Amino acid sequence: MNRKTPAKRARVKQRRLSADDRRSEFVTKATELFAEEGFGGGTRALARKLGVTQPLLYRYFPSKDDLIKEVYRKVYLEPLEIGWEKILSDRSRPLRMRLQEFYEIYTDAIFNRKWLRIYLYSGLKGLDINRWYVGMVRDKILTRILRECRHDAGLAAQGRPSAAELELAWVFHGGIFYYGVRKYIYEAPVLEDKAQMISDALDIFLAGFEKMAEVATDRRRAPIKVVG
Amino acid sequence: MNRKTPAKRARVKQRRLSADDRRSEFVTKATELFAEEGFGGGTRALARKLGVTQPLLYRYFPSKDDLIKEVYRKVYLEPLEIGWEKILSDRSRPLRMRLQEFYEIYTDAIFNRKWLRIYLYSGLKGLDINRWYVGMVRDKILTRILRECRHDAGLAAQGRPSAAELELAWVFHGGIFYYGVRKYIYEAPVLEDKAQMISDALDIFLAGFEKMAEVATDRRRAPIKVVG
DNA sequence: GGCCTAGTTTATCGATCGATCACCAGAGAT
DNA sequence: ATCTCTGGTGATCGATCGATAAACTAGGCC
Repeated sequence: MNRKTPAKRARVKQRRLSADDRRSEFVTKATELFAEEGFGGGTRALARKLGVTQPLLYRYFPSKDDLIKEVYRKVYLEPLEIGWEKILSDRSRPLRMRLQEFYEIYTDAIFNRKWLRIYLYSGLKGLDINRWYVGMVRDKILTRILRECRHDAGLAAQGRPSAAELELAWVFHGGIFYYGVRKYIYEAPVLEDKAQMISDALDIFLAGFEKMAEVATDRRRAPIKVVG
Repeated sequence: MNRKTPAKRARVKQRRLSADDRRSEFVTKATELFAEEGFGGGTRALARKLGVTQPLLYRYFPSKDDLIKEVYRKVYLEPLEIGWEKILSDRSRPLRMRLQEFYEIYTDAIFNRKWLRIYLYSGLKGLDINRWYVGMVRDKILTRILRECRHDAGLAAQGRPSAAELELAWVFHGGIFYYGVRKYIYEAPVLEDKAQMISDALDIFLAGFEKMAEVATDRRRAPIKVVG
């Protein structure tokens, strides 16, 4: 048994790709695999998705961990190409409209099964890249939103938002983010009209912020704390 | 080499526990292990945490999956013993106070590393118990909150909340939930005063809801949609 | 004391994991 | 047609996984 050459199981015909193509194909399919299975997904399952054998992976990546890092880079950096700051800071348009547009675009980029699952898996691993992303959201998005809100409400500008204000923005942002989690991770029924969800959430947030701004103004720059 | 009996590595002295104690010890330590490592955590690592050998696990659980199910049951059901409905529905107290108290108690129960991590891991696995929990939050918490808010705002009661209203409550709830994720999963700096965070989030939510209620009342029971 | 039961360990199996090696084969250059 | 470079395969290693069977032992009972 087990003769030398003949009767090798019907090989589908070896198709060759350029090194670059093969490499990026590995990353793409690895993203899909790890999104579903977590980073415990096997290298053999990955190779099967490409229609190649498992050792081929190690022609392109020194180890599985290096492949994973590449997946991180692609997933985290890919949706960041858009000019967010410009949308949020363009004061020639009403704040309400800017926020609506920003969150529609932002959620278009990250609300999909692949992105959200990779993001949560990497968050659970507690990696630096996740901390970096959270810091990016805080500095590039929430801080900017708060600055625009304060300007819109006639409040004085401030270097950095207070911790309480920032927390407020986080709760708002997290609420929208959680919509994606419910839809694509939990696969729970959600309000299908995403733009409507964003619009409603903005109504709540802006109405609440304005009210707090009034109180703060009345009190001549008292802290925004509103005790219940 | 490898003689028969002698020189067996210093056994710490076999300590025997009752079946019940050992079993619950397995579940407790498994919860800790799986919270950190995910459900891919090994049975040998688990045994090491108990100071026993790995096959002992199979005296108490037919398979690792059965142990995992037990962990689910414990984690999901344990924090549900409290009388939530009563707190939310006791109309002799101001709504604001009820909501504040409820969310303080609720987050006391689930805002810890163990619970949140197990919850997210199980959510990523897409298990039925996760769907059940999400449905429970919707029916037992959010629906009730909305009912009380409508009553408080002088709006007519309705059998079930509209999809848009429910979404609103979800965004609010998810925002608070995400505070726990940021703190205990991402380990990001957050506003340390949790009660303050809840209070601020409630200010925003209630102010927004009231404003929408006014609009809805003005329009004589028009849909709550408020277009921006 | 001796015994018996039940909690625990030792040894081990088969599957699967990431990783390495030698070798094969397709396509452009000569 | 042959050479050569390189994308790709087959075989396999050691570690680790969940799980099983048999042997051992602690501790209550007579």
